[in-house]
Amino acid sequence: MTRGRPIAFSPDEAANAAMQVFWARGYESASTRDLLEAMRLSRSSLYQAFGNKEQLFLEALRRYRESLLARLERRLEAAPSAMGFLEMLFCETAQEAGSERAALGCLIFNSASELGQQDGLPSQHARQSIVAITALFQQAVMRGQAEGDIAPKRNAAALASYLTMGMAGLRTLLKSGATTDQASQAVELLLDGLRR
Amino acid sequence: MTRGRPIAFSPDEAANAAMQVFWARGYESASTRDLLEAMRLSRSSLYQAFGNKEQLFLEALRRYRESLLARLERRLEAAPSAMGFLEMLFCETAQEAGSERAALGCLIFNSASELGQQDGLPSQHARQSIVAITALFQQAVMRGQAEGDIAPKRNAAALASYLTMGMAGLRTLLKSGATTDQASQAVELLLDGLRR
DNA sequence: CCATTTATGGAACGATCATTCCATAAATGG
DNA sequence: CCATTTATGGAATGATCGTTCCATAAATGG
Repeated sequence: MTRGRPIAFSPDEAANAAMQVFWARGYESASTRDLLEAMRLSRSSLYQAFGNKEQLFLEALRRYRESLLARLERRLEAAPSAMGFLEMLFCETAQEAGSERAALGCLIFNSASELGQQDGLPSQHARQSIVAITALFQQAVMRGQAEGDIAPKRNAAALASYLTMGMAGLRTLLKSGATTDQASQAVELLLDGLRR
Repeated sequence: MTRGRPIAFSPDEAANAAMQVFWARGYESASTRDLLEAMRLSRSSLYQAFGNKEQLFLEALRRYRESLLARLERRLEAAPSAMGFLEMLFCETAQEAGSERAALGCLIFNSASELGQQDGLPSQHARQSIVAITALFQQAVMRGQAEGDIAPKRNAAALASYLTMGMAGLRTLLKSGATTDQASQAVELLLDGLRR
């Protein structure tokens, strides 16, 4: 059925390489040269396989979001308690302070900050990804409330927004060079807000 | 003493116009065309008066920072209580949800997010501006502790980082289209963290 | 092996980027 | 009014942007 020369690269690996570039440089600042070099393919192949820069970004963001959410859902499910999951997540992130990983931040929050309330699909998808993160936090909060670790009187949606705000702020702190102490102390206070 | 033709524009107004452009579009995405149009002067005059784009940005960021800090210090000083000042600040910001003002965000947090841990002066100055904001928060926290409104046992520096994290996160929430309810609920929980 | 189909490398395009330069306009002090 | 100084408008520069196009290489099914 398939005719002609088959592609010589892995679309999967190429998309992941593109994701790394957008993650490190941002949507607009990532040039096609950067992308081609990281993806190790020619201009023709990029446009043939991924359409254009915008579509490539959407694919990269989609992969990042789905990979992140899948990992978080898996960890939440496997965690002895939802509160423990949240503690682990935020404390581990705070521990990244000073590292290259911390300087990268999170592709979703990075993109939301860069693209703001623009009209195009990249901005819309970034914002929708934040909604998805908040939904996952709300799941965790509700389970934590059922388990008795999280204040049951509080509105779960409000606590979820609070956590998204906290993670977004934590990412900004880390990007702007906060120390491990600063980040982990801030996270400790944030997590205290769940208990009472 | 001064000889020759005097400049036909107000350097002060021109710098403020440039600040608006960097605020709305970001450092890299703000083109010299955007800047010239907003500042209403010719290329020659821009380079003559401000050096280049980087120096113009540094001047814009400096103005934004000093104006913001001066306003906040004034409001803190005038406030009946430091806790009241913080409540007012965060609640007012949350109320911006959905507005054009919310979509702009804060030039300092925007720049810190865009420029991350880069080597150049723009990045360094953005990060230093966040340090200055945290210092102001710490002042407010210490006064709030003295006034009995803020948990006296807590480390003031830790609470200050917590507030900077909160404001950074709140700005991200607002940029990504959070509703007034989401933002103000998250802020309420954040402020509760100061009391206990 | 051949005709067909598809991928590939690289040149080329037009647009825009930040910056420089120069001829000219305009205001000055004397 | 003149010589001098500075600001101004706009053209020019070289680089880079995202994208398109085309000739060629490579693999296919028959």
